[in-house]
Amino acid sequence: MPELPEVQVIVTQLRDKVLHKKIVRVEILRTDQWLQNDPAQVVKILINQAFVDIYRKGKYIIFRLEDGFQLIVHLRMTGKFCWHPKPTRIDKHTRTVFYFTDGSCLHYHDLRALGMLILIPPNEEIKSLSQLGADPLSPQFTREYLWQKLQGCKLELKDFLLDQKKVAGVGNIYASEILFRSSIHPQTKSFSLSPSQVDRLYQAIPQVLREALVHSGTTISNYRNVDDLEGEFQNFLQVYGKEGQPCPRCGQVIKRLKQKNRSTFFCESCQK
DNA sequence: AGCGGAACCTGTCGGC
DNA sequence: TGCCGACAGGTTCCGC
Repeated sequence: MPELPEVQVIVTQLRDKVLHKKIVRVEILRTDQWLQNDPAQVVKILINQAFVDIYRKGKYIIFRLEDGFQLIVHLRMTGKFCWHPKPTRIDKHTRTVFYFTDGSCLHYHDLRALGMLILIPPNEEIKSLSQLGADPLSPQFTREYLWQKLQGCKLELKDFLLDQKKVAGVGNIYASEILFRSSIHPQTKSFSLSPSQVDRLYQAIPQVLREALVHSGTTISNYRNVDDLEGEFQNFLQVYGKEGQPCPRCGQVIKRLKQKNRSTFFCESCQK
């Protein structure tokens, strides 16, 4: 479900809603998404603590606790957080609820249950987080960095963009949008980009993500923010989900292809 | 080392 | 109406 802009929206709201509020109760309704063996241990660690920092790395959300423990959450396809000022009925797909001393609560909701929650001790990291590439909205993401990652990479460019070890935070929707904006064919081999293509790609990645962020992310079906509101960027998509419709730039029909079993949308005449 | 494809889950939609 | 396959914003695992 959520890619970098959506996760950023969620993190910003979570900071506003739950930062520094003491947790009084945790209700785990479905245990298998917690990677710990023992959910009772999870509850024991969380109770009587507050989140002292909440931030994002790629699509991961990290909640830092007072004692240094970290709650790492990945929403995968359908995970979402929903905040309520008062206790609210538990939905069929509500997986875990955090209750705070001010009477508010935070529901972790996940229809497909592919999301992941893990509590890790102070100063530990998980492998997938430590392997993450540069965040495109951070100063680490330079043209030189991107060029280095593209060198020697045999992946088709669409698959390069989805590889979180290369660039952290791009997902299937924004990959198509970024390639369209860059005017590059999705099946171009990463290592073979010309200098001007690298320039265009380097510009397009943060531009597309920032614009999506300004419009509160993209809601195709499931995505909602912490207040259960939809994003608006679906109204500004140029190619994603537009198979058979005219290209906004040249009018040719938008095509769809499968790469690594996932759909890519593009314009054959604009993207060479 | 790195690749493609299946697996993980649940729901929706379109075709027959 | 019912069944079946395809597909969904993501990552990880497995076998080559």
